[in-house]
Amino acid sequence: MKLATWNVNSLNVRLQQVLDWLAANPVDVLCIQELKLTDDKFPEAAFKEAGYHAVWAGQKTYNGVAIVSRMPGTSMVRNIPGYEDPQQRVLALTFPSPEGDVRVVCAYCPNGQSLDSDKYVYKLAWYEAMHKWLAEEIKQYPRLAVLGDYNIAPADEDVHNPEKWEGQVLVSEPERAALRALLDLGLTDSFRLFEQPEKSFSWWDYRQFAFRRNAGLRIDHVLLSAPLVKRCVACVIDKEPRRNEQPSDHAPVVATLEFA
DNA sequence: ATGGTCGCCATGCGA
Repeated sequence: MKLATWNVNSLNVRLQQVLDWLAANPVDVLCIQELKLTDDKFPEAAFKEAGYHAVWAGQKTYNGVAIVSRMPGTSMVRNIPGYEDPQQRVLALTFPSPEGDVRVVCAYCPNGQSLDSDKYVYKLAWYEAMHKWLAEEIKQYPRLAVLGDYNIAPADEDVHNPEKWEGQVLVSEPERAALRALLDLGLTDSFRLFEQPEKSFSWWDYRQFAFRRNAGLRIDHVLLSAPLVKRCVACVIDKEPRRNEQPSDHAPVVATLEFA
């Protein structure tokens, strides 16, 4: 079972790239962030034609998430239950596996903008709500996978230039603590289960030839609960789509699970 | 020190 996450930065612009990527990388589940389109504009037919089911939570201009999958999922949840938020950032679905249900959460975590911004306050409050909800989810679903754009680089090794970035948004200690709190629920950053190339990143700014210089951050993650960690045999960042014409600023991250 | 690129949509704003 292959699970992937990709912030596409507008599905309108990136639809063909997503379809091409799925054709070359036939994953079972793809979590998409930053649709930047309303529900009525979601290209369901294109995914259906490619052999994928889809659920989505869209919004005008900003945010928006979708889960695209080979098999239809069940028990869909849209938004963090009990957390009032007009911003569409969360979708959850359950998929069958040989060992029982796998719960997949697709998350587009807030960016935060800067440490002195209201959006930073919102980011930390959002993470707290996420923490509270995931504490319940993992109880209900022992096989839990939380994929998405976390907008947090967990450690300095996930930052191309830690000295320059120190204390900035996306790497600040309160943000890292918020991410660690999710891990403390019993989730693992699957990327670090395996030996990885040095300077592995999942996002590169569009400016200043950041991708060419590999001036990036690793902010897109696949978190797995313990029963799924046992079945995880790989987690890779696919930099290939970042080389496309008109690329997303993020690369997909793919985790491979092998059930007994 | 400042702004640099995208995508939204038509202007600045968010990332």
